[in-house]
Amino acid sequence: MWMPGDRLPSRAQLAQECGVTDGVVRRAQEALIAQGVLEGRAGSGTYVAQRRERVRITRSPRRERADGSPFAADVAEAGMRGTWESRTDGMVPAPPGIAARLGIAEGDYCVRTTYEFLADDKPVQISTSWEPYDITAGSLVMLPEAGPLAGKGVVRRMADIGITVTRAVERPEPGHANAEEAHLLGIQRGSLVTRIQRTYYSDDGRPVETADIVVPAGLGEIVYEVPVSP
Amino acid sequence: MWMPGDRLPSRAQLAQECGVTDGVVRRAQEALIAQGVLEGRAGSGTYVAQRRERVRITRSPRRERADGSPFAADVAEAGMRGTWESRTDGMVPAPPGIAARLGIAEGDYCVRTTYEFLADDKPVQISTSWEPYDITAGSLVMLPEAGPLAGKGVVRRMADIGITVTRAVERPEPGHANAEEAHLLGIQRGSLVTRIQRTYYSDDGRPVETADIVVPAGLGEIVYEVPVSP
DNA sequence: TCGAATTTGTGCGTATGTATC
DNA sequence: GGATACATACGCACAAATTCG
Repeated sequence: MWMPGDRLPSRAQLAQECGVTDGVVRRAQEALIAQGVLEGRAGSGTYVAQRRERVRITRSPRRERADGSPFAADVAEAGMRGTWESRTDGMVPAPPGIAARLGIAEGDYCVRTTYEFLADDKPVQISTSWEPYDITAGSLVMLPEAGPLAGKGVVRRMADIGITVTRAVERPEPGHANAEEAHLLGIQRGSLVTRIQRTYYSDDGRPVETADIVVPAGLGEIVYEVPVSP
Repeated sequence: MWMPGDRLPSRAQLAQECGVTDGVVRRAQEALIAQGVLEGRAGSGTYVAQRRERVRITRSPRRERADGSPFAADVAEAGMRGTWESRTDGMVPAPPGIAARLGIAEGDYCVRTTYEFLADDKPVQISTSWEPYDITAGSLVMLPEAGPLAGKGVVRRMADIGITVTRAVERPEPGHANAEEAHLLGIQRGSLVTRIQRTYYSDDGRPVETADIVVPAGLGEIVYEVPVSP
């Protein structure tokens, strides 16, 4: 009957047709919006949500070893084109939580980079990455998204300055999208998201990068592949 | 002022004190309940939630290789005592989603086991495990929680019948606790949870077990350790 | 360009159901 | 069984955003 992209009749109209108040219609729509079936646009109307294919985001030893960007590989497997926009701030004092994760003192300088990852030009995930300033200071890879190794990923960049990254630790947490995240990701405020705290460690056990990653449940499917050694 | 376990004044009382209606108090309490700060008990009152330590649930090649129960190891690291209750149904027809994950036909028989995992006798996670009936039929390890290898984990049990498990694939998804999950886990309905679809594969690529695991955000901290091979 | 009409979003208040003591 | 307290559903008013003449 209604197709993706169609606009539904207004709440007042639906309420009159069904013989209920507009409050009932609103709550019914809210439930469907939370499930991702409908999409509300303030001042405009309520629409049938576009069906978007979820991008499978894979974490495995194999994927980490790959040479290019892990995200680009994920999107390519879905037959789409992966791109991203980024902004780097060179010397930002570490907030408490980040400092603890990086094993540095609060206020120590970091290189902070914010990302917005796109699949076929539509946002799929956002992230904020932090690296201790003193690790990359003065090297060609200090700015993650500039220079010859731009977009090659943390592992490859660190290797270039003689640091061997041996493991990543990821901590996924469920949550709801706040207003800013909803705006950046083009989703509804309050939608289900997974927030991942990821930290890369070098072979001597030192944290060399940590990131906060936000993946909306409706846009990404997170897959961890854990090998079982005999 | 108020300590964990204390009962707050009733909504009507708080409403009168603050000069608002009880609806306002209710919504304020709902927000705090969602954050796990308060706990509402129908017919009884609203209480300050007990502070519960989160159990770190680790997934890594090292942990999978361990001989005992992975859960027991997780809980032991937190200095607590890990136990579990289980119930096994011997011949259950596979529902569509499970059949797809196990690579069998819909309706093929499975061994289904439901678990409730406890740390110091308090629930931490629940799960439902499915194994194709024909894999373990007639062997000593057909019932996961009976016999000599009870509680030793899927990898060890499969090894006993000559099946080498080489990898686990986990897919964590954010969600809200339904009424049944909330009851089993002793949490509030609608609380944030992570639902994990886990599947174990043998060396020939065949799925040998799949499980739906529910971890409340307030009770468990899920950690994936991904090695980065050079 | 601006303002009025329309539509969704947010907050509040009330009534009823249900569990507990 | 009655009183009390939380849970759920409903209705209403206003604010914010959008649209369009």
